[in-house]
Amino acid sequence: MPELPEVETLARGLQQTVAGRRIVAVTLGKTDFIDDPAALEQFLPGRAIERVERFGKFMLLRLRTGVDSAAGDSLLVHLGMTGHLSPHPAAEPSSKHTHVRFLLDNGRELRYTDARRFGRMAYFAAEQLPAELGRFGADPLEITEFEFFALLKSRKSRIKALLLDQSALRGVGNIYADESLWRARIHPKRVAANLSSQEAKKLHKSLQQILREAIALRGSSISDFLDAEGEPGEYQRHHRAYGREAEPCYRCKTLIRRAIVAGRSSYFCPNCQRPPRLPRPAARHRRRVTHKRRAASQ
DNA sequence: CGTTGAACCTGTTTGC
DNA sequence: TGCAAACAGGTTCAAC
Repeated sequence: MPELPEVETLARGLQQTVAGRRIVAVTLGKTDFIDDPAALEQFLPGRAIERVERFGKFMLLRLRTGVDSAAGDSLLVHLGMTGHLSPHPAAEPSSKHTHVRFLLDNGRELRYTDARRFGRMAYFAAEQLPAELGRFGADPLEITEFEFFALLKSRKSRIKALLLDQSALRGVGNIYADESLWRARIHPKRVAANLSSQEAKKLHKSLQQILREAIALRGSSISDFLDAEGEPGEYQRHHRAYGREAEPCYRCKTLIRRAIVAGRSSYFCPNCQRPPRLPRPAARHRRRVTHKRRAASQ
């Protein structure tokens, strides 16, 4: 569910609804996705949520200090594939897979729900936070064209793998990687370092445009993403590649194809997005029968 | 360095 | 209808 636009949408919503509220009590269910469950119970009650930010695909709940305790302690929340975080009336029955409940001082409860528990929750003291955040790459909305080109040049991985690599760029996931590549007309299997400066420039622009457009429409709701008010996003209506296997390309009518790239389903137009010349080094055991090179087929 | 596949866990959709 | 397989917005790790 959650990539940069969805997390941004949720962070903005929570900033409006829970920022300034004090956490009265913490109730935990299953905790295998929490770094240190006891720390939540120990340090959160009594603290107020100063503000809610997005960092890559993480939500960062900045905690206000009590009296003289260190400022800047934070709760890091990653939604994984199926995570949800939203306020509910405290009296409302919890839905299935609700694993964390933060009772607030206004009669509401901020609840974390996650069927698959691929998400992550962790309390970080201010001193430890920079090291944790430092593991991630540039924010795709802030990276400059020049930095982006340099990043591509430094990697010999496929462009799709690079876009998904959170240590290179933080926040891009499967949907927006495919949408950006489609808009920039770049095949997901292209080697990043082989993109021309013009292609890199186009991809940089496409990526930022798409993320901004998606944020403006409050993200993509494929099956279940809901913002802090329980509303679905609208950007799924604008998808041009993701999830459109066998449907006509919006530019050229060629049928969109699906292939596994970087271990993920990847959707692209085989006509608009030309494959790399030598898709893969030929397998060693294959007979070298290619006196004439055949056109790459994918 | 990079890639692939499996694992983590549950739910939903698809195919026979 | 029933059951199994495939698939899902993510991340991590072993093996190659």
